[in-house]
Amino acid sequence: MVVDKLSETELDRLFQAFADSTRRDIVRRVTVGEYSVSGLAALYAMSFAAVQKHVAVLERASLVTKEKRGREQIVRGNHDGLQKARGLLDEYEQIWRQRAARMADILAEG
Amino acid sequence: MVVDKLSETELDRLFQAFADSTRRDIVRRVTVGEYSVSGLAALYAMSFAAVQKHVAVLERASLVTKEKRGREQIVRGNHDGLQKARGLLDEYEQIWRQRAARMADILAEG
DNA sequence: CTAACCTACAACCAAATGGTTGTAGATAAA
DNA sequence: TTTATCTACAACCATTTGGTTGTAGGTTAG
Repeated sequence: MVVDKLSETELDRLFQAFADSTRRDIVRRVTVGEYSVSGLAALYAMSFAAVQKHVAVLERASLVTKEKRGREQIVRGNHDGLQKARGLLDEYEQIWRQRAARMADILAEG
Repeated sequence: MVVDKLSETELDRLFQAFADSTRRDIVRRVTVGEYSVSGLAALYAMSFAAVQKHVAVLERASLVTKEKRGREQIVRGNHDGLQKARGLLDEYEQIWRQRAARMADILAEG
């Protein structure tokens, strides 16, 4: 299974998107249910425009998608971004496991 | 197995730390080998102080530790931070799986 | 001892971030 | 048609971020 290499700026955007608790909450919500942008905005103690910006950040990071429905814009979770982020952290975990294996080898030899 | 709940600001710091390619590179390097701060600084086209700041960001996020050895400060990878970040993304993955399961149920009923 | 090296930290700067208000265009409801 | 709602986007502001240079203190090497 080949996973396409992610550009560094793509990873920057992904983790940057996760680095805010409001955005993490939005991701959780829109994965479970359907929300318009104003539906989301009603949940937080900040302006509509602020929430709109958060959604834009998430969209650029492939963590959500928007779909126009009437006068509303429906925000939905996008598995792509999450998978990519998990992919990177899995690579790092692999490096740790290899390191652990090497240390075990050294102990076995010694 | 109980995993202690992470504070939101702790998560902010973690993902913020990952949101920079130089810092991601540092994490990889110090997981595999041993580097002093100046040893790391030699690798990048930026000043010593800039790298020092990156290391500080990683340290605050529990992604690396520093240990004084003589006049050097040895930077090592810290599995803690990585595990916590992976823990969060795993939670999000769970939410996706539950969603998929619900959708399958709905299809089965209908 | 002196010189070189490694680190820490302050001060500064430009750009990005996270928030605000205000304006304007579509769409839906009365 | 008029009015209300939803969205987009610009302009602005304060704070943070990612970089710089410079200074100072501790440790090693000659």
